[in-house]
Amino acid sequence: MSLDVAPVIKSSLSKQVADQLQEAILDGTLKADDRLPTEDEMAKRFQVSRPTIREALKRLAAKNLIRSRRGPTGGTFVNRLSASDLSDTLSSTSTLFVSMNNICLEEVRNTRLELESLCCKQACKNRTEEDLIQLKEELSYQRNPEISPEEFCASDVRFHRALADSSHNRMLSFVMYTLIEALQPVANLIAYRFREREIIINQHDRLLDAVETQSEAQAIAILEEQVNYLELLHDAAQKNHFTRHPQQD
Amino acid sequence: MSLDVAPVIKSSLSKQVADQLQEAILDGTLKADDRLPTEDEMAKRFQVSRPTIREALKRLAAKNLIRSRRGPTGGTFVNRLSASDLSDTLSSTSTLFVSMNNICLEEVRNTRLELESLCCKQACKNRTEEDLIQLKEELSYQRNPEISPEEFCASDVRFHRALADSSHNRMLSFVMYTLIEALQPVANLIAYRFREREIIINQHDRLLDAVETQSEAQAIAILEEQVNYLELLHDAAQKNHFTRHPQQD
DNA sequence: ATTTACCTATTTGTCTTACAAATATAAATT
DNA sequence: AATTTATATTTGTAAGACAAATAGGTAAAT
Repeated sequence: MSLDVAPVIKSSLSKQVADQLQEAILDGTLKADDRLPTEDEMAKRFQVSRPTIREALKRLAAKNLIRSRRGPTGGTFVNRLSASDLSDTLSSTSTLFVSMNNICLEEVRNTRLELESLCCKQACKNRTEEDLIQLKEELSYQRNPEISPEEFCASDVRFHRALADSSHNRMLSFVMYTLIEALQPVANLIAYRFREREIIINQHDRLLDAVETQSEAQAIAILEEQVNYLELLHDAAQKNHFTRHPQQD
Repeated sequence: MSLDVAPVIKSSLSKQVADQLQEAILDGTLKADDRLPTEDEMAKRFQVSRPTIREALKRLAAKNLIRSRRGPTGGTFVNRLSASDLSDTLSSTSTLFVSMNNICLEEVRNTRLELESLCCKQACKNRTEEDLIQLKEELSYQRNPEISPEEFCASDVRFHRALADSSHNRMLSFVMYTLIEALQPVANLIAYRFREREIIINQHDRLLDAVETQSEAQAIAILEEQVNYLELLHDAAQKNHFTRHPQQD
């Protein structure tokens, strides 16, 4: 006889629990800042052991979906996720993508230029005073020659993020964040010397001005200039690298 | 006296372990398909208990960075992540982003139209014969009226993905995948009736033709038409929904 | 009366031990 | 020789215990 066997449970218990909880979060059953039952309680409800529940919770924690605190008023809570909260996940994903698929930088640069142009166009239309203040603040921070290369890089990221946010299209910002992160390892390769910083800052300055005066074409031209400049720097760094470390294998 | 207190260990052990392992994967110390030590072995090395190691591994598993198999030749392995694997995690991130930040569909549609236009432009330049074959195959599959709405939706996704891939800019494809997925929940809302399918298919048909004959402007016009049509369908579905379920709170 | 110190209860974090389930390898049986 | 059966290894799950953080209440001290 051919009995239809019940489709055996394939995935592990902790995964099933995690999926159920994630589903509840996604469809709104569990809202932001809601408190989940205690681990013991959930263990009873799901009919599994506490370690299993904990493994499930760690899966969600890895995605930043939940946070935990100890103590009587503690527990596990649903996170409200902003774009920048998600950017951790984003950046590691896009970094992985670039490194594991041997994406040539040309493609990344090309895509970033196109997307950032889009951001600029919309930013010229929609930027508010707050956006301009944000951009100016970051720019003045960059002008301080005391800050370390790492701090300069971080500020550079924040500047471009602020530029993306000025488009007031959050979906566009979101994908732009991905691109910014994907190029970051490259930016870090370049040890910013003082001269280079000045050039970058000057470009930012003119970019800000273009956005402020709502001159789309000018903004895009500057973006192009900056991307080309970064390409130059990167090529030079590569060449230098090869000169100082002759191929060993 | 102002003693600099040693920065107390903030994060949990399992998080620290997870971070160390992730770091090793990201910087290439652990390559794709490498096998990690057994859980017992790692517990000894990290000087923590096995459950702690397991919680750490579940964090990485949630990000699809590793896979596990039982048995003597089993163990935990580093995943080789393909573009579509990564865009899975990326798209779930972006779905989260959209649902938790009340992103209005207008923004998503606008962004998708802009990005897909970009894809089309580059596709018109770079598409190969293989790309065209792929697109035609998907199109002929959609023409079969027997397939279920779900299958039609899935085919629609594949068609647009193939279109993105035709740009031969993998970075652009990657972010485009995100956008396609972000709109999918909307597409699923729309119960494709036969008449609607015909219209969609007709649009796909003309889109394919435009890419084949490398007419950028025409391709973009059709994209615009399709996005507008989807908006229409969605609005109608919304209205219908409200009519049948009068507001309850 | 107000502050301080301590105690207690609650909840997550971690450890220990044990057993179950899957699975490849080797041995034994037909 | 082919098939079946042990067997060892490794992840998956369970149970119980204790540690650590933390809020709230209580008692003592000023």
